[in-house]
Amino acid sequence: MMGTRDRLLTATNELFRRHGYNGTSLKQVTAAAAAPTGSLYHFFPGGKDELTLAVITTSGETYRQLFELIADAAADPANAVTDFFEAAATVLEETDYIDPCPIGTIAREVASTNESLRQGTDRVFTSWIDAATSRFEGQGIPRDTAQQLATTLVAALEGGFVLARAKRDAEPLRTVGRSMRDLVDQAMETVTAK
Amino acid sequence: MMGTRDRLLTATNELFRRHGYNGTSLKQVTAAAAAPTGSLYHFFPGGKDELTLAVITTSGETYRQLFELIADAAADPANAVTDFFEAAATVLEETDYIDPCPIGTIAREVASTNESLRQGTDRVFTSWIDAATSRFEGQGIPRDTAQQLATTLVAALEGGFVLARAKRDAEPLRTVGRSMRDLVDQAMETVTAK
DNA sequence: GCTCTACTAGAGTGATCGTTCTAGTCATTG
DNA sequence: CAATGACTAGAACGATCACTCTAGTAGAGC
Repeated sequence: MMGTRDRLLTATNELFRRHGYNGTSLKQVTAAAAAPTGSLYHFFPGGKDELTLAVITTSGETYRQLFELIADAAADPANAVTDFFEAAATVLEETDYIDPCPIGTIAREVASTNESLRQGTDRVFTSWIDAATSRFEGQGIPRDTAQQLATTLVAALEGGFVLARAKRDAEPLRTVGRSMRDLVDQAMETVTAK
Repeated sequence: MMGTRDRLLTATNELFRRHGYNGTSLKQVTAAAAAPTGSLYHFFPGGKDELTLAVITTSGETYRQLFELIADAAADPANAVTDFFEAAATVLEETDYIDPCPIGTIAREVASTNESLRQGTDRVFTSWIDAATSRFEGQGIPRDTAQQLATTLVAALEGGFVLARAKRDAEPLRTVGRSMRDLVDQAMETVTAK
């Protein structure tokens, strides 16, 4: 069985994906994790803020690793992109349209009210954009173009989650993925043309 | 002076843009609108849900009109897109990075917990996508391509809000706007080539 | 000038929020 | 075996939540 700290983390992650940051109470968290309140404040003395920051950081890192994994497995950058959006769409369908990513929701909820959490979400997005930028640069795409592409990719992914969840249909995510492939193809053309 | 109903609507809209749906209390709303609780329930007997749905619907319509306005004023579809993202970026900077759009946040907060609000957000996104699709079709872009482009545009916009607010910097929004212009140019090329 | 409806006004409801606190269990270490 | 630190356990706190309720004001229509 998972340790109490990990149970708290995964329970919070899932609750955030369903109800967001403000919509999730610590009572729900302790109930879902089968942990007493005392344990929560033992592992996260800073309370909800510290717990949330831990969820943002760890799940941000998990997604970055997942991205690298998919990128490694793909035949080329364009396929990596489609694969990633396809994977996200499948997760969405298989989980009754729970948000695949808690971070985007939290980011918008706390950006104006909680500076440390805002910075936490920013660090995660930046790490994703940096990871994707490196990949594209490795394919010969110039730094500027690679960065623009990576930023757009992350934005389109987060935006795709919004649309797909509102629609209760993963189609927008796949549609957006197709556009992202077009964008990557376009960028790769200028490289191979050299 | 604005009527009480309108004051409630605009106050709620702004509070949602700062703190989201679950982060906004009705006490904050009545205080900001300088309206008593009784008036809130007089105009919105359904309480917070009905008020929220009204905010979603009215501000969704406002944004659709704004899009049409900018599209009308622009020289061509590509410029319309850049203008729209530029306008969003400017609003963000001038409002201390308050969310330009309350709907995306609400959509993710309530998608799994409030069916009528989820449908409300879906209707708004669909109306935006339909409006953009019509524009692109009017330029000779085939329906399928136009729909894909419009969906990607809305997703990229919402995702751009997430990144820009997390970063407290409008740059990601402008960067994403540039990619969207590339995408529109790409689609227009196949049209004029005919 | 009376009546009726629209609206204002805010105190009060029970429920739930994040957090604190005290008490206790249990394995490890001297 | 005594003692220490890590962790469990949940009752209790004041604050705040969405919402209800009663009372009162004001303007329109007759």
